[in-house]
Amino acid sequence: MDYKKLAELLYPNVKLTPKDIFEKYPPRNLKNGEVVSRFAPSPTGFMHIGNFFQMFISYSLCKVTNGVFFLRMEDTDAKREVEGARAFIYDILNRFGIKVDEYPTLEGKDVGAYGPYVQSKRKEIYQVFAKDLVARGKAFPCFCKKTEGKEEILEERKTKFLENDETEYDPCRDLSYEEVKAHIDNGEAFAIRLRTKNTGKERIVFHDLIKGDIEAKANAKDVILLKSDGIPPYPFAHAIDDTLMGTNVVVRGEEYISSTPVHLEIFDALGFKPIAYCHNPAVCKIGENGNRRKISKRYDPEAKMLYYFEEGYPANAVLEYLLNIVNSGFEKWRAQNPDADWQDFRFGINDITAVAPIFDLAKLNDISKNIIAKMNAEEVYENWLNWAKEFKPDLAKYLEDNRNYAIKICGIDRGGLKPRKDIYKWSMIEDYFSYMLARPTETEEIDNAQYYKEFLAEYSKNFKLPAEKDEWFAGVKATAEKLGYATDNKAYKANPEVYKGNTAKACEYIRLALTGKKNSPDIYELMTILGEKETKERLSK
RNA sequence: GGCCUCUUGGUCAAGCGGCUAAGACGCAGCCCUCUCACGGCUGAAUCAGGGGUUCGAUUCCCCUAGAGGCUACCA
Repeated sequence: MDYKKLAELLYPNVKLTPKDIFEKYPPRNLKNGEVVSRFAPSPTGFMHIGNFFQMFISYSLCKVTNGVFFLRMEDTDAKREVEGARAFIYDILNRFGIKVDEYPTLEGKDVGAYGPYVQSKRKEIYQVFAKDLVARGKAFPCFCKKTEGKEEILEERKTKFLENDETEYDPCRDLSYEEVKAHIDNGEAFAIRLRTKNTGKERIVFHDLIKGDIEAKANAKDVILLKSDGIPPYPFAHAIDDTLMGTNVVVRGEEYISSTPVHLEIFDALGFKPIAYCHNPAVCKIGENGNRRKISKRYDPEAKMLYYFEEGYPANAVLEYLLNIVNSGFEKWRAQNPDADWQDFRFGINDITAVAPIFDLAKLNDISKNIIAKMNAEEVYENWLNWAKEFKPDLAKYLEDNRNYAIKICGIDRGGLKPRKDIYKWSMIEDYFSYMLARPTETEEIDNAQYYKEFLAEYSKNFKLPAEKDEWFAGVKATAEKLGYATDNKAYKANPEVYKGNTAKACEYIRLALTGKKNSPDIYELMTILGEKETKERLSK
């Protein structure tokens, strides 16, 4: 069989050779240990935390080694592309402050010397390599009817693998030149398949940066290299793009481990050097049946990256939470470097967890609380306002119209050595401090309505807001004592029936009148913010 | 069915042949205190099971079980 002649028959218009292509993609000039990695999303929907997690590991690896992090749009499956998905990818990256060194712009330009960074624009490149493979007898044209849809495949799986057939040679692998020519003359489209050199008995070992050496059955299938539309499916595109673009660490989800032997055989057929792999685990949740399952957009709102912005989590909180999953050493580092930027945290590739982590919202909240607790009132206000502008315009208007007052609210119990740590997302502030934004409309249960009224009547009479907290508290005590409340707690505990209550009870009544709630920050601080007039009106209403 | 990966408290995990098996979140209790929060202290809670190897296994090997993934002209 004259493979060269076959290759010419298939691709008469492809004149370039792999050598020509490689001249356009010179090796990167890297210093020792610099990682070149990429984020290679498909524009098929809204960004999932699994993609983001993978991207983040990749990014972090590049970052800590001062390497290159680039973005490649994997749009080889036009059928699955979703409108607006490309812009969304950039939007999320921006929101998190993730900087990409090389990327395709939305307008179709390339930033970086190793483009195009969009796979659908690389058709010619793939064909050059496909033609070369055919010319060397390592690939062949296939005229089989293509399989459509997932349902058929799932159906097929029920019976297909029962026999444990070791090989899957394609019927077209041995077509003669004349037969191929007949198909071509007939105007039939063809796919290109790899002519596997294996028989299904071979074993291979490859190294994974997270999992270590993995031994597996070598590929023995004539896999598709180019679909009949001339576009490659993932494996072939991966081999060519990552080689040309100089990727030296591929970070991808662990679902790719199983297909790595295929990729390795493609690299081998192409004559490429393999690239180091880093297969990261999927982010999981505990399902209804108590089992670990991949976090999913359908059931878990937190699977969508936009969720965190809708809820108003600081981007850093999400990033730090993820970092904490990637490597728990982060937590220790954070404790030692409370004010450092998370980007200064250094970790090795070997430190990445091999276990699929279960997403823990409580932990995220905790991290977020700590981050927000470090902010001053203005920062909290700005963040809250920015969140509101995007997700709650009415509130945003209020915040802008009442800027100084809102900043005071944001400053409640803030800035001291022991700041409050109860706000973990911007969306919760409005409800949390609802009584500061408007008079409370509901009051929690009052245990003794008569005492409550009596106390407030007395306390609000001639109410003046003292300049000092101590003075204020003394005033509360004085009123309480006058009405028969215990101001000495030990005395109260010894004989509770003698008193109407204690100072705490008196404060509870004030708090209830002021906020409608039994729990709130320091009463005096609230009064100071509300002002004497408003405070008095609430007390005597 | 086959192949691959994973398995330390509820969650994230440290551990790399000898420890009372760290720490964080969460939970419970106590202290502080005008309540909540913060902070401090205390506590409950983990090596999936079974075989080996070894003087000694959470750690090394094998088996079993469970969970997850792949088995497309999807990525």
